[in-house]
Amino acid sequence: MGMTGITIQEASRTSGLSAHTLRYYERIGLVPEVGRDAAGHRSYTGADLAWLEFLTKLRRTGMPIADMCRYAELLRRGPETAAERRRILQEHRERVLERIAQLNGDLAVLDRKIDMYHEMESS
Amino acid sequence: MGMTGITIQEASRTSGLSAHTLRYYERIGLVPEVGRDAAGHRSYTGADLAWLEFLTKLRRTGMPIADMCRYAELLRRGPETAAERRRILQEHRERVLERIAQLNGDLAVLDRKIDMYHEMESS
DNA sequence: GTGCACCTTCGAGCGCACTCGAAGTCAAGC
DNA sequence: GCTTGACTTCGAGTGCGCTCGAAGGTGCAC
Repeated sequence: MGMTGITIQEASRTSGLSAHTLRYYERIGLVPEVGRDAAGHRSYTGADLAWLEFLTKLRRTGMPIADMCRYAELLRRGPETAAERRRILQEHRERVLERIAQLNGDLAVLDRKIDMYHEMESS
Repeated sequence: MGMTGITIQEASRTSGLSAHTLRYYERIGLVPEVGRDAAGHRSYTGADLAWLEFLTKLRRTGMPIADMCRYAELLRRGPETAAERRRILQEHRERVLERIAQLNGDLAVLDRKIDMYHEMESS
């Protein structure tokens, strides 16, 4: 089983994060130390990529880096932190729901404003 | 008709923006020059507050300050800029829709992850 | 008339999340 | 054996959107 892994450039393309950002995430402890090849270059595994994908979803939904670091650290500490990890995700979920509701509300205002412009133009 | 207006502190409470932010918005041209009372203090009218409310909706939906400034400037230029203003809002609307769709997608992943934790805990 | 609260301008500072660049290492190709 | 190019570490720089603080003015209460 050659778990060879891919280079940082390929991981960048796959994850949508820049190579700079991938190294940054690693040094702040957001991503566990990535394996290295013979030359000392980073070698990203499928598990690394899956974790990065999950992280980008958390980021996109507005979770601060600090909170993601906390989650990552709990994960490293092992299964006894599962309950707290779940709590973090649930609280975040609530914030995302609120965010979506707010966006829908603001979207409605935007739509009304746009309609107003259409009426103005047709009169 | 006493269009007396309210102080910056009251406008801050009403709009949810800090007094510092209100002055900042004014100096970058996001808010047209607010009227002054006898003492030279800002006096916010209903129109000012309505504009601030609209601005906060644009901000909350992720419109960059620079774009809002552009919109504000078009508004100052008069009715012949209405079509372009509508275009700006429509393009923004599209981005908001995408954003909502993405959030819903990410929320689904979050939900699955949370379910996973529940299953872990109940086994 | 003096304390006080609240306002004013102005420019500097901050927090977040990257983003970049310098300087060096290493392996492959010619 | 030398160039090329992608990688490495490290610390400093950037952009955005505020946020703050210093220094001073104004008007009212006592």
